Amino acid sequence: MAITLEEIAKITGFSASTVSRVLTKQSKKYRISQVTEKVIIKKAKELGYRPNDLARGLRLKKTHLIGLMVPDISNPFFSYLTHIIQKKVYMNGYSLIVANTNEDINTEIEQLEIFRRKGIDGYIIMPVGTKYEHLADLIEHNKPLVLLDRNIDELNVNCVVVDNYRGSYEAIQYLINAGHKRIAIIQGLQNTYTNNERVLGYKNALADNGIKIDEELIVGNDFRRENGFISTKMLLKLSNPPTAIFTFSDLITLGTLHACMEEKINIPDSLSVVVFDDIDFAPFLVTPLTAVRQPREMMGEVAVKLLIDEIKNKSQERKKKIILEPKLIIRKSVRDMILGGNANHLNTTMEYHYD
Amino acid sequence: MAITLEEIAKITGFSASTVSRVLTKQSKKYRISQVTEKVIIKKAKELGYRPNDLARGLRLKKTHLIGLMVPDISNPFFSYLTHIIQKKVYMNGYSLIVANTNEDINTEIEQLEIFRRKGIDGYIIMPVGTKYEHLADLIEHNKPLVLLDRNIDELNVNCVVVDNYRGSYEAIQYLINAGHKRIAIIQGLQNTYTNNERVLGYKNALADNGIKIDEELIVGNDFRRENGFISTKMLLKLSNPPTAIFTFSDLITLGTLHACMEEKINIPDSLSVVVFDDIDFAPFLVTPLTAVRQPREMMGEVAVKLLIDEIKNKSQERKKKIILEPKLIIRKSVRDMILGGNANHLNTTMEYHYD
DNA sequence: ATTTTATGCGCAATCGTTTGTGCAAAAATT
DNA sequence: AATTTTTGCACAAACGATTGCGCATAAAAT
Repeated sequence: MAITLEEIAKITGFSASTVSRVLTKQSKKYRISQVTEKVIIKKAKELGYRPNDLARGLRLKKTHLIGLMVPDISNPFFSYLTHIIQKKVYMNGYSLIVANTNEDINTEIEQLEIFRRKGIDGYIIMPVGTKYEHLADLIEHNKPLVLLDRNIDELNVNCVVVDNYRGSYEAIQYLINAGHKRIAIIQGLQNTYTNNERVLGYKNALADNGIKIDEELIVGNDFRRENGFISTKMLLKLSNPPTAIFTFSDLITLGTLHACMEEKINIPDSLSVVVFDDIDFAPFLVTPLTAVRQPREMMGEVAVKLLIDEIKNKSQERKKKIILEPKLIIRKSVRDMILGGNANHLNTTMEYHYD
Repeated sequence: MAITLEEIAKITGFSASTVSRVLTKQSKKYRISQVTEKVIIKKAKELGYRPNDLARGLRLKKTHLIGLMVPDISNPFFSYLTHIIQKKVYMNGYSLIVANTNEDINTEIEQLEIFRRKGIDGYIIMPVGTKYEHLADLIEHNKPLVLLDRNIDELNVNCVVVDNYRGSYEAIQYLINAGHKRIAIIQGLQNTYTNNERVLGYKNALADNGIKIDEELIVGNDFRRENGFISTKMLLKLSNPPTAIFTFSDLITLGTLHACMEEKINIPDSLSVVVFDDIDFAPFLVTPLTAVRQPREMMGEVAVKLLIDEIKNKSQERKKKIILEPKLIIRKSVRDMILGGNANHLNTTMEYHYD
């Protein structure tokens, strides 16, 4: 159907190899005369020649395809990352294949299998959990790979994450400084890297401040909206409910807000809220939310850079672990339990920021 | 590197063709004995054979790749569509390549060119504008294509859009019913299908109600946040400012809210706002926004279904144009200029909805 | 016992590129 | 005029899979 090298060869009277060399700009290297070059280029344009990347990929073992695996593209945080990655990848001459694992390890494995059949040049993966044989196999076969947002310690691999532990710790510290003692968290999917780090940050912050950990206040099981909704309702119904909630994703936050609205809970008067992941709309909400903001564009950009480097540099002595810092954005969703009123005058040890 | 048919053939003592036939489940058709079948399958599993889709695609002229072109993935509306499409495409055994055109026609053309080299089986495109030679060429070459969100009338092509004209018309009618006469719109990118339809709905609604069109109140030039911000500021500074603003995208809305906050404009007391595209956070904003909601999942699902049908059915006598209906979600961002107070008791001719 | 039919599988071409090697003819050198 | 060098290009193999055709051998039919 489409026009091939062979056809151009027939028409111009040269061989396919000559046509190929001309069109891949290797005329000098292979001593093709300028006249021939002109003729071939002209004809190729005229016929609208378009190289077949399948054939090329087969021969060259390069597809200029990058595979991205994200847990949930409908989550604004991930979709924003996807956006950045798409942009950067394209700027480097690659195209992006995206897969959604839906936070399911089997889907992740299956999708990776499909990716590998396609001869993808490099992978950016935000792994679901802690199972990693499929990833280890990828590494063994020397496929360029960078882990994003979530690391797997056992793997010697390039990765870029944010300091989830610190983000969580500081958020909790901020709440404690505001006089809160009963602080709940609504977790995301357990046994993911991010979740583990955030839980740890929470626990250590409490411990360091001499507050006993109440397992009743640790709820939730995935990063979705419904989880936020249900978990918040449960927390509110506790005999001794929390005075503050720390949510682990923007989608969870949505559910929490929804639940608070239904229960006619005023934030921060009746309940303080701090959220992980800053949302574009956060400043315009009934109560502007105090949030841990992750450096999203930086994450995406660095991940792509690392990957492209690895693709080009095949050597890659040692893998790099990039850890980026989050930022606590203080707005108006935390109540000062000591002085009363809003706690947005309080500071943290973290670089902070108002807007 | 990876294990091939040929290697399995060598090891088992059969030919590559036999191995191929077994592994593609054509043993009966080609009368391969069950013993042979067993042996080959066992060995293939053992060696972790993974077919090379490049070679297969080259031979079969099928890649199981779907190409998606979106104007701006960071826009929640589009990222949600992307999510749905990814899911559906995967359920049908395809993988998704996504390109971001950035609302730039040249990028669209360039990206399409790249897609075509990759032997993609079908395309879902949300075109930037009204230039369509590259799309016409795609159709001429019988490549399965569906246009999404934005149609191009000149093209005989499958498409799924929502009735933007009606969505806009009804939103404006609602504002008029609430007593508004100076109604501004903040447009998106001009000469896109959606924008044209929405502007037309606006103008006709005004005309049908005997309100003169004031060009001063038609502002804006793209779907982004900055546009919303700047355009709102401009509108507010008019000597005779509007009493209501209709924004054309969720990102524009963000900018409008931002501007209103800076200018200390209360919604709806000082300014009524209706927005196109419903936002997850809309109910929780300082003022819950009255919005035209588009049936996003339906759009994505129908688009994929149409495409897969076209891929399978190559015949395709006549193309289908699917028009979905939007819904006006009435919340609290419109003031009743006649009775005062909120206009959320008012009805429209459209199917309406509270939440 | 011969012919026919069925069974089981391999050969080789093909998809569209790229690239190492080699061979004429032209140009330069002696 | 004979030899060497340079110029310009073609041949063919390779990448990994699929598939029409055909060829043995075995089983069935006569």
